[in-house]
Amino acid sequence: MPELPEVEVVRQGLAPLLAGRIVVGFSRSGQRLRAPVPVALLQQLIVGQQVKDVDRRAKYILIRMKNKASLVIHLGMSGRLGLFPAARKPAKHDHLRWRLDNGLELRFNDTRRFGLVQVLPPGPDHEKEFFRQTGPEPFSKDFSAAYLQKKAGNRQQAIKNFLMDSRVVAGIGNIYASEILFASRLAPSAPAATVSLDEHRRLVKACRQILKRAIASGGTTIADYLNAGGQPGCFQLQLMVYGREGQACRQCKTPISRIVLAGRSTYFCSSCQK
DNA sequence: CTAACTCCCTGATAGC
DNA sequence: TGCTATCAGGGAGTTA
Repeated sequence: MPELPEVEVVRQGLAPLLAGRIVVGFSRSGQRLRAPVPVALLQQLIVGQQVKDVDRRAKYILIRMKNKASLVIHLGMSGRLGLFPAARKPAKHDHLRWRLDNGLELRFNDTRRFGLVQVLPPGPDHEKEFFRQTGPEPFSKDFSAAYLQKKAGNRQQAIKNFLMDSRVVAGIGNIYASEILFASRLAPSAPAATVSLDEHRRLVKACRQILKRAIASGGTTIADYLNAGGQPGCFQLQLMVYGREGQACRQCKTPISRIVLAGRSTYFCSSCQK
């Protein structure tokens, strides 16, 4: 599923196509997503409004309208957003469709329905409240080695799960957590509290480097992910450990290990990562 | 409080 | 071929 890089690539694709457009109507499949679709708010605050710009926070896409309301979309595990001619027959699992003033339709397709669509009414407090628990963006100044070490405190949780905690830092999921730890030369199971300040420095640097490279490669496509134009990403070709159990480490040839941490597959090189 | 487990859902794949 | 079990990029709620 989409982690920060994939969501950012979708945002970059949608922004120029949506900015300035007016939403003239909306239809739905009737299926619920992670939460019920807020139909009344969509009708009241999104339909009839012009799109100002498209932003991203954590793994959420924010479509900001000129009336100061925002359409918030989370892609879950299998969500896709794309623009299609309104006359084209909807595909299977197209759950929401917003018709635009240029004959196109923004469509949200989500096989597994772990996605989320919410409307934030005008006013800064709603967005603030929505992201109250969300940690800093990896590219922000607030995300630093000192911050990480303070946040880790006495936590015995594995550093990999710590990195995937959206309250610690936004946007890192299961693929990039393994990749970031490989780039940081840190074992994924190390308790967060045992990570030194210098190792936190490596983590911050690796987070930014890996996420930046993944965005530049259009994201990682394992099974479902496609960008707003329906194209897959190609960062999967550069993965060092994720999904490579038993294959030779690209640095030292040691077979890549797979363990399960908090129910998630975790990949690492037992020789390069200590 | 912390951290792991369970569940939401569909579909691909492996094994029998 | 067809059945069943397992697994998948997220995250909220529950449990110990």
